[in-house]
Amino acid sequence: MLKDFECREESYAKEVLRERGLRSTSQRLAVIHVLHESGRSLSVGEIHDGVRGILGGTGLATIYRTLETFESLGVVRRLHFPDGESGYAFSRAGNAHHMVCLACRSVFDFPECPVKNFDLAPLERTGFRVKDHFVQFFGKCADCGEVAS
Amino acid sequence: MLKDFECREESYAKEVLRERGLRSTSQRLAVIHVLHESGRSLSVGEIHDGVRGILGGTGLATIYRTLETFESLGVVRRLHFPDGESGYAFSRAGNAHHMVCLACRSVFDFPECPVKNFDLAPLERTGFRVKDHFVQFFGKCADCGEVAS
DNA sequence: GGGCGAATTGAGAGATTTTCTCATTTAAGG
DNA sequence: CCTTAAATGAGAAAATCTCTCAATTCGCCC
Repeated sequence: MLKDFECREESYAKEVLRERGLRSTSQRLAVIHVLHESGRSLSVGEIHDGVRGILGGTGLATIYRTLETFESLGVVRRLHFPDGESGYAFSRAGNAHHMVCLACRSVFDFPECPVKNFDLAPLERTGFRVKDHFVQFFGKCADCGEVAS
Repeated sequence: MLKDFECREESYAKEVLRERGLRSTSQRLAVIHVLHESGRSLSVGEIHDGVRGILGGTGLATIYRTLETFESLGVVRRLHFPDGESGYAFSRAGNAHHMVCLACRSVFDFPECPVKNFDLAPLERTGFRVKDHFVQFFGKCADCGEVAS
């Protein structure tokens, strides 16, 4: 059904789903397809529209459920913008952090982690135990940077 | 009206408001009071309840407007949790980053920035220009850490 | 390839969250 | 005080997210 669109990212998603005993439905693969193809951070509405463009009448609830599932699997990540909006982006395991263009919302992964070499000891002196962190860079991508400041 | 509650944080907020030509209303100061007093990240509803506890019938729209204003001033910061929830916390200028306890949502500021010494050059080789970043640590605070894992 | 059982979906109602409007109130400077 | 523009309150409206349950579909087994 979605064979024409099958790409590495979808295979990867399938793989992850299978490992967890979850089904590879056409809706789930379409979400991955839409996200990866855009290369951007997309809103729930944009993802819904994209999926409907491929499959026809897909329920909005399915989009929410799918994003939740994939986020818990680390295949999709939710990003937050300074203006309060949020969006979802495809994300390979290991690329936990992202740069997002404030103009076009393109997303670039990167494997290096700024926190890795950061000394947490002073922060933990209060008794706080750091278990996880969230890092996101904002800026302008090459295309958007040329146009205007 | 709010004189009994006046504290350093409210003076600071007043100061910032005055600098920008904005008014120090009792609602705005009450929001700061509630946020700072709790020491936690609070939802919009919690802030609304807290403010009404002090002032009486305060409109919800005012809470939203106030949070937006203060966030743009850097006095309040919006935090995002792994479960998709979000909340607002008081934040002095300069303390751009925060540790939040996943159990009680206490917030601890810290001035050191993990990104400061991070080499962005490899990331910018693509032409992307980093303009800002968002960093948030998750974990367990001293109190919550003792209770359970 | 067909059948079975459980996971997943669709549709729309319902709940929740956020925004908007405009008459009224209030802060702050003169 | 008085004036004036900024800010608020109330509630309607819009947007966003969740829920329910019958119908569908995937993955497995034969």
